[in-house]
Amino acid sequence: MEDVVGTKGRPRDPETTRLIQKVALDLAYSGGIGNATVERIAEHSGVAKTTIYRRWPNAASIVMDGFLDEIGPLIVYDEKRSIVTTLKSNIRHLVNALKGRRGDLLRHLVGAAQTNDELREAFLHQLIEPRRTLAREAFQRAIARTELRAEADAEIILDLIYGAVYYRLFVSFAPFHAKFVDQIVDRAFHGMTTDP
Amino acid sequence: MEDVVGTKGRPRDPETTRLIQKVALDLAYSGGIGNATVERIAEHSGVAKTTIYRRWPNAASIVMDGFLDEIGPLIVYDEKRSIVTTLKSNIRHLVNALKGRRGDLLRHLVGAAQTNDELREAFLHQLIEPRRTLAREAFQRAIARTELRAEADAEIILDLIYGAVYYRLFVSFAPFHAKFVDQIVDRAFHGMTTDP
Amino acid sequence: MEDVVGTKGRPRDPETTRLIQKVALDLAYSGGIGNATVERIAEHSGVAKTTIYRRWPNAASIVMDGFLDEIGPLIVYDEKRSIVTTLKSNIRHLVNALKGRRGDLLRHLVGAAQTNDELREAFLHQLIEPRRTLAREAFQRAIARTELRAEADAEIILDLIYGAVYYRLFVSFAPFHAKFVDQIVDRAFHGMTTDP
Amino acid sequence: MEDVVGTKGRPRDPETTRLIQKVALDLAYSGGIGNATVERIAEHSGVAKTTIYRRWPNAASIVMDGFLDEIGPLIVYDEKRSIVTTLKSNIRHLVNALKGRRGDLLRHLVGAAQTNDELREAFLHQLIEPRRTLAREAFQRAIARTELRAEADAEIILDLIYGAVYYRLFVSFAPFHAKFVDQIVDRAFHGMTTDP
DNA sequence: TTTTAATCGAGACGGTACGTCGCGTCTTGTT
DNA sequence: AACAAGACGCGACGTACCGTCTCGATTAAAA
Repeated sequence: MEDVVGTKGRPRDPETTRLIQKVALDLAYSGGIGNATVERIAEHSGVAKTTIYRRWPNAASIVMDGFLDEIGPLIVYDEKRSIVTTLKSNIRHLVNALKGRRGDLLRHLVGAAQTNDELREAFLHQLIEPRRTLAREAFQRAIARTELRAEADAEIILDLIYGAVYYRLFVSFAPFHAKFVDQIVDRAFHGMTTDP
Repeated sequence: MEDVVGTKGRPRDPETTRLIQKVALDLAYSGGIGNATVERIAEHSGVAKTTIYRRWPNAASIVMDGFLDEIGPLIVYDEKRSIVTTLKSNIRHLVNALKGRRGDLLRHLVGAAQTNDELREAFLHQLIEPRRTLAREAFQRAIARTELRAEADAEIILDLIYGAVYYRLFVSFAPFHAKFVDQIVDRAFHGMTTDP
Repeated sequence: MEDVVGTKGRPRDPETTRLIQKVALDLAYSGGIGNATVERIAEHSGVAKTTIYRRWPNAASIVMDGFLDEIGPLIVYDEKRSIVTTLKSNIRHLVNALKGRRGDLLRHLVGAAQTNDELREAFLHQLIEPRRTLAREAFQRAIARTELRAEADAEIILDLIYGAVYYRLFVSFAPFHAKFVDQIVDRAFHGMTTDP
Repeated sequence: MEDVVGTKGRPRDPETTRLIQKVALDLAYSGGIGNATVERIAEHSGVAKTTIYRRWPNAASIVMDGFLDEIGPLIVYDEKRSIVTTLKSNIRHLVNALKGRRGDLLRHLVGAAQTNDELREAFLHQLIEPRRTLAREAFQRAIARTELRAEADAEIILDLIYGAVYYRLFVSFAPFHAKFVDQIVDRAFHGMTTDP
């Protein structure tokens, strides 16, 4: 969604790209996604609107890009001994990353994604699917090594687990308490692991 | 969020209230929530903008009210023999109600609710919480009659079930397949029922 | 423009009439004629809009009525020994009455009268013409007693004198200096009096 | 009050400026100054409201600018043999220019100027003062060449003459008859010229 | 004493216009 | 080409007043 252009003429300044993203993210953090308008980003960064539109189709996309860049490294995927432990660790990172202002911004972004296909694609393909794919593969390995019973349905279990997390964020607007992650993961896997 | 006013002066015309709501909903269904602007609702209904603003603070609230009025009766709560059957029936109604254009509109509304507290309250208190309360009470009765094991945690199980539904709607944008409801409910309750 | 109504039914409260006028005038003095809206007069007086519209056709008319009531007694017409002295005294009263905030309000009212026939009529028939008629009659008496030459044209002389006053007020926005009244009256009458 | 802007960025289209002015003037002539609203000017000209507000602060200012552009050339200043002849010719042009719809529009504009400082300044500095300055200078030359007596006070004489004209227009709402100009000028200058 | 008729307060209502914000596109001159 | 600057058409916002209307509650003279 960026600096891919022809070879002739003056090249786009990557510093400008970064600056736009930073300013957009700052504005969104400080006043909600509605505060990050192209108009304001231009003004606060000293960059012309045309320069912005050359890189992104709308303001929310800039914020989304900035947000994904920021949140990515925070949700470490790190495979543990068992699938349950792996998922618990993984979800815990997710839940921690979404505490406070970052969760609010994600809410705003997902909100905007409901009426904007570009945002939806970005959100889905850059945040949701990659992590789900990793988890799905871990499922297969767990079944292969008979840690999980063969009939364990990754899609259902992952829908339940991720669902519970995002449900609290977007739907019931409830905070995450300390035992939440353990409880949902345990419940979703109940009776599917071969160990006692 | 509406005709709740004092006894003095000329009373608000309830017919006008209904008309505004209907027009708003029609516009939202035909072109997304962005199509339901106060300007357009006024134009299409022959009602003055001031008359609209006297009842609702913004266009999305009108659509939300209309939507909640419409969807309410569709999600029948109807208690069956067992808690599992009750929930399956209940969730099936929900899932059916949210197929097609109604699901899209709910997505838009929940999207808007992420940046608008009034919408969020309406959505939460008029749609989410009443149903959750009914389910919570059914849980207690099921435990009382020893259909459910005493350690069954209603909050966790309901987060998982409702979460999975709304996750598909808002986050993974995946359709509901035929066995989905049975699968998620069974998985969430696994090992918690006393019958075989 | 007021309390003239049928005999049956509840009579209009003359106290209310006075209150409306007072509030309107106060608003106009404190924030210009644009501050005296029917809406605001109603709010500040605790009187209903219908009650106001039953008495006057618009806000400016209320202010005009209040203003004319107030300014009338200030512009004393008081016939002196000679026509020149009479006019000088008369104009001096006018000029004094129009100093400060009263002049500003008259400017606003005459401004509004340019686009509002009702105001124009009120202004003309209640303020301008009565005084002009008195002056015209004084002219005739002055000619009759050979104080003024027979060819003295009252219309021209009065247009010049009154014109100069209102010109400073509405057109050149210049203040009235001490000798102004004497100078314009003397100049307008030059060579028309029979003495010295 | 217009195209006075820096050199940077896309320049304002002067054609658009002229178009706006023309449409505003047409609207004002056909339905009074109240007919020339920014909304209507935008609609009738196909120009966006923002484009209009970028040039003028309100509708009346546009009409004023258009009016001054139009009336300027009509009030020819053309110095004759004597000061009296010069002024008569000058005032005759003014009176002729203000006959009919143009006089009505000026009335509306001056009316609006009573509550709007920007209009007042424009009217004063672009219409009133330049002509008054020319006349004042002609006075000085007439005194220098002993055509006028040295004690002739330009300010008083001009207040009387211009005053009489505008008084008929704004205050007494009386038409200009054929001999009016000669009469007021002769009367105002009476005894001040050195020739018989 | 009961009508009957108008007044009064409150506030709804359809309108018109306001001035502003943000959008995404465009046209300048400069780098 | 990219870039800063800013014009431009557009759509919508939420507000202010307008003058009219519909309520229920007074108030006074006529029946």
